[in-house]
Amino acid sequence: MSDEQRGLYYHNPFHDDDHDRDIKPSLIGSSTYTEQGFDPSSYMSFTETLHGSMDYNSLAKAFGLSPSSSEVFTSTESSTQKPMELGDLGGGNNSTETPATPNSSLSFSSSEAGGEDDRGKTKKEGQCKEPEDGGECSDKKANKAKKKAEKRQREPRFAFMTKSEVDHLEDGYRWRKYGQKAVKNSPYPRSYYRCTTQKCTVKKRVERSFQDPSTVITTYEGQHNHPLPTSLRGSAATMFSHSMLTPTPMAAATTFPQEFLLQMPPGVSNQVGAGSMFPQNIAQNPHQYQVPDYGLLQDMFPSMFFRQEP
DNA sequence: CGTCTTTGACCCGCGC
DNA sequence: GCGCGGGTCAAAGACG
Repeated sequence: MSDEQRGLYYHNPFHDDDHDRDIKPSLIGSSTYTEQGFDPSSYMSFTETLHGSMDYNSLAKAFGLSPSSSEVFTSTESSTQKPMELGDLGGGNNSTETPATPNSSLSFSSSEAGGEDDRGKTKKEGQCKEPEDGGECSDKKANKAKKKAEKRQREPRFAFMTKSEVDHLEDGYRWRKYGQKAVKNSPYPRSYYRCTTQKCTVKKRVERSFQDPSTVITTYEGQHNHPLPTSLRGSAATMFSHSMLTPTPMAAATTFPQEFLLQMPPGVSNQVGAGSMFPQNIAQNPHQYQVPDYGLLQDMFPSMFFRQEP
């Protein structure tokens, strides 16, 4: 890891020094976008990208969703669909496990129009710890039906796998851990983080693949509605921007794709939520992507992309 | 003192 | 209806 990169990590207010070692946040095998070739000039600056109008194609391109990168993937899931189990991403399922190639470090896998936010909200209201005034949470029931109707409105979700010894990877934002749960069939717990910025409802879950303990599975949910924290901009954002402009695809991929992901603009999210764009393209035209390791994708995509209900 | 993590309890959805 | 698992809350403690 370069000094520059290390410097970035050291900006993380949460990390202790131990956590700064051995992060390898590179995209797994990502390289070029064979259809058009890698085009650094097509990359927006990091910040622009994060808040801007980049479409999904650009996103895919920027991430080197390339034929040669079968380990880099994304997916859509319908809003009514059951959330994808992270285990499917490589934790508990051989057929979908991302092969951790020696150089591979990261892949991303899922987006979902989801509503666990609503659920949390619902929960808070539903908890009604003190039914004082005999109100017995009077609005509780009334809200229930309403919530039920809203329930399926989920935040877009994006998961990816990172080869790292660090569970909580620095991505430029400030996160507060609000929970940790043991994961069934896994010795590693899952941690829940929320963006600490006010009014930002972005959450992320971090867990380690028990099949490949060196792989961290991070799931982002929602979109940041604010810029990068100032104190971190000069590091994460700038660096990412730099690397994204590098003519070397792999160099571009060696920084923080997750940062990139978690900032997917609303348009992208909508598209993803609608089950359009990239995944469909692949579904309809797999060969267009000239995936050499298509067998792997076949293993992955069906579970990652196409588990949508009609 | 403010911020963050830890952790047990709780709620909810889902499958049986 | 019950139990299980996932997700969240919130009090308590740690830390700088």
